[in-house]
Amino acid sequence: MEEQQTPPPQVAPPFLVDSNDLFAPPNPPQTSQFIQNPFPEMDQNQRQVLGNFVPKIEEECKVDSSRNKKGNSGRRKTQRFAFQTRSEEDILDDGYRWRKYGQKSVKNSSFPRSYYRCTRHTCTVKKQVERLSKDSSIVMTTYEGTHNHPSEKLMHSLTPLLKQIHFITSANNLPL
DNA sequence: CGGCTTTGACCGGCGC
DNA sequence: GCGCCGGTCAAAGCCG
Repeated sequence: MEEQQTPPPQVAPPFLVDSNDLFAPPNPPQTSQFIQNPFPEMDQNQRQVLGNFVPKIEEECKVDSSRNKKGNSGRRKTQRFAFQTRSEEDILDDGYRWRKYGQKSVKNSSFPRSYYRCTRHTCTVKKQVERLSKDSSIVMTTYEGTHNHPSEKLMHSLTPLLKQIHFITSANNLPL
């Protein structure tokens, strides 16, 4: 049972967002406005997949005491933001690999909520996926925490480019 | 066989 | 204190 504190930010993950920058003040709470797309790179690549992007904040930072089984010093603040997408698929391909660790039916919702964790052992990011009962075509995704590693998919797609850059730079350094 | 999902049990917070 | 509820665990099963 590894007890990990929130790691300090090392590599800026592509999806790192500050909820305070993203969303308008919650006034009224349920209709706070979305300011910025948390997935800018999705605009080009995945807009067709996602359909209409319907982002909406649910809450900002939250004191997380969920995994505080013993003692009372395990409280930590986590970044948390939610957005909605109009999609047939429950699981959005955001470039990271997720492992499902639970599913619960929640009150006032006719669809179950799924719980996912990032598969990287060093990464503690979690997300919840839930389909809205009032509009089943909309999927609410809630991210908690920030990735401390780049997206595998992004790195995979960048590998040829990086190789090419490496080749060019090494060629430029060749003595004449 | 490793990685992932499923699913019931379990746990802690919170309101009454 | 008790019960409800949301979040997590972990064993079993599935699948490529």
